[in-house]
Amino acid sequence: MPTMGRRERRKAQTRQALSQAALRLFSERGYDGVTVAQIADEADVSIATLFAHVPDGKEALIFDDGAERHVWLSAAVRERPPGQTVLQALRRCMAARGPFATDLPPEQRRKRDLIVATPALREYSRKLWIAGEQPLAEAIAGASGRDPADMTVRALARYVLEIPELAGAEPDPSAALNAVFDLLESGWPEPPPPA
Amino acid sequence: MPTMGRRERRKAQTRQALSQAALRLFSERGYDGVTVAQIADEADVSIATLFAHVPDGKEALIFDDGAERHVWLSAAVRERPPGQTVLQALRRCMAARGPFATDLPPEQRRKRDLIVATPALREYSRKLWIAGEQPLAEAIAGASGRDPADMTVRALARYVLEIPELAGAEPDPSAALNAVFDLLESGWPEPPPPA
DNA sequence: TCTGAATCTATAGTGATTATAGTTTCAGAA
DNA sequence: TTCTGAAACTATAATCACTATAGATTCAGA
Repeated sequence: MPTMGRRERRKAQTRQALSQAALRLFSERGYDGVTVAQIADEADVSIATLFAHVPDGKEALIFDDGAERHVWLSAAVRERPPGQTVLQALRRCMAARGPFATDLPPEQRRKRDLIVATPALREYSRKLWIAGEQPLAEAIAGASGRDPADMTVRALARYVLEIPELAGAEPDPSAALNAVFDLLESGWPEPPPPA
Repeated sequence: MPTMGRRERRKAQTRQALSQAALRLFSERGYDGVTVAQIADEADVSIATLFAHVPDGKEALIFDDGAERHVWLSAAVRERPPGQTVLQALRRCMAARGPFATDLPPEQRRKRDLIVATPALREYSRKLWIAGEQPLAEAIAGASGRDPADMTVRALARYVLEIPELAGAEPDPSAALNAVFDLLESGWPEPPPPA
C-alpha cells in the first residue's frame, strides 16, 4: 500500500476543505462572525460530518492535528549536539516555530495573525502546546538524569510550552522569546541592578 | 449608609443562593451532570437572573468575584518587610492561599477538591489568576526598578500565577510549590548533578 | 408621593454540539 | 467477481449554554 486508498484520500480532502473554508470565512468575517453551519455549507458537507472530522469543535477547525507540535521540541532535546544544553536546544528550536517564525508564506502568516488576534483560538493553540508537556518532560528528564515526574522538570516543560502564548503577541517576539529563556536559564535576578 | 439597603442585601442573598445551589449540585452529580436550569431552579430564580448575576457563565457560579485574588499577591510584594526579596514574599503569600492552604473548613475543602477535579473549573480558576498578571507585574516592576512592560517582569508574573494550576494537583502541593519557586529564583540547574 | 433605576420574570431566540437512524461507498475476504 | 462489514456521510431532532426582549415589581432618593 504505497499511498492511501481512495477512501482515505476523500477523507483527507474533506478535512482540508473544512480547514480552508474555515480559514477563509474567519479571515473575512472574524471568528465570531461565522457559524459552523456556514463553514459546513462552504465545504459542502453536513454539520454532523464537520464534527466527525473535528471532534474538538469549532476552534480546532484551522489546526492540523496538534499531536505533531511537541514532537519538534522533544526531538530537539533528545538529538541536540553534544555540549549543547537542554535550554539552548529548546531556545533554538522554538525560535524557528510557531509565532516566532519569520518569512512565512502569506497564507500561513494570515493564519498566525488570526490566531494571535482571536482569544478563543489563542486559548486552543495553548491547549495544543500544553498537551505536549508529558513528552517534553520525559525528554528533559532523559537528558538530565532526572525523574519525569520531578516537579522541577514538569515546571520547566510547562513554562517552555507557555512561551508562545506569553511572548507571541509582543512587538518583538524574538526578543521576548530570548528574555524568557534567559529567565528560565538564570532565574530571576535579585537584587536588581543598583541604581 | 452604615450597611447596605434592603435591595443590595437581596442581591447578595440571591448570588449566595446561586453559589450554594451550584456547589451542592456539582458535588452531588458532578459539573457536567448539572444544567444551569437546575441550578436556577434550586436557587428559585429564573435562568435570566442567574446569568445576570454570573456574567461569565456556568463555571463562574462557585467563584466569588475573582478581582480579589491577585490583590493579596500584589500587596505581599509591595508591603514585604525590608530585606525580603520579591520571590520570598510571593512564595510565602502563595503558600497560604489557593490550593496550598491547609486546615480548611470542610465546605471550602470540598469546593477546592471539586475545582481540582473538574477541568472546566480548573481552567476558569486559572483564568482568574492570570487576570492578575498586569497588577502583579506592576508591583514587581515597582519593587525592582524595572518597567512593567519588560518581558522578564511579565514572564515572572505569569509564571508565578500559573503555579496553582501547575502544582495544585500534586500529591504534595507544598513541596511542589517550593520546587517551582526554586526554579524561578535560581534558574534551571544545568549541567545536571554529576552521577 | 412620585419617579427612575435595579431586579426579576417569562418567552423566544441563536449557536455549538450530540444522538439517532438510515444511506452510500469502498476495502478486503470468499 | 461478488459479498459483506465498516467507514463516511446525511437529515433530523434534541440538548444545553447563553442572549435578547419586553414587561412587571420593588426599592431608593428627590
